[in-house]
Amino acid sequence: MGLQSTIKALSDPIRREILEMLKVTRLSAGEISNRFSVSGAAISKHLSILKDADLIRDTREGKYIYYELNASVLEEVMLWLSGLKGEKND
Amino acid sequence: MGLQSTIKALSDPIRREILEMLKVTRLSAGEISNRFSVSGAAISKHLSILKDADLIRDTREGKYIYYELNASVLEEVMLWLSGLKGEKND
DNA sequence: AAAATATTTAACCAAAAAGTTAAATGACTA
DNA sequence: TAGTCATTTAACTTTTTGGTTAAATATTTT
Repeated sequence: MGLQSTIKALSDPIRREILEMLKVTRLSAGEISNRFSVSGAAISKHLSILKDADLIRDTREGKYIYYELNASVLEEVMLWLSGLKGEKND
Repeated sequence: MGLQSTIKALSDPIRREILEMLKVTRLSAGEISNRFSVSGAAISKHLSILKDADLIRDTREGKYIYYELNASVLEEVMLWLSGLKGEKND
């Protein structure tokens, strides 16, 4: 975890799009997968990268696994960026 | 350019460290290179990635090429992150 | 219990990224 | 102008990343 894994996770456009989808509502792996032209296995790997970075959380509900956004870890990124911009973070 | 190349550029720890160095003061390629254990050629490539992303600017001064931070492009990243966090960006 | 559905994991492949050394370029210096 | 210093570019290698298909796992349905 930490800044490195967060930024790394954010550096792929598919993963960013997944996060944007999850900003609106929680979705199952299949629902997420449907919206992309890559295989379900590929999406599953993206999800596990996002999960390792703690950017998303999952909960199994029967046959489905639902994913939801955890935006809290973005705070660290924002702080780092602000620091670089020379802003006062009070 | 754009969000993708900015975040990609930020996703490498050496490049982030270079940006932090340049936050303090402008430095020549050699001065930057000195502080890392990789070759000068490798650092030169990192610099060109940062430059392509417009995160840094360079000016030749005689024998040296000086690099300086251009933090303005970070704004776009901040906005994207804020959006994801569901903040009102006024 | 067997079949079907949702999702992940394994094994593998191709393309991209990051490193190396050596050669090229640009500008100063003796 | 020949030599040296600073830096980049070229050619190449290794590692990482993102994709694929097939097999495994978990759960529900029939």
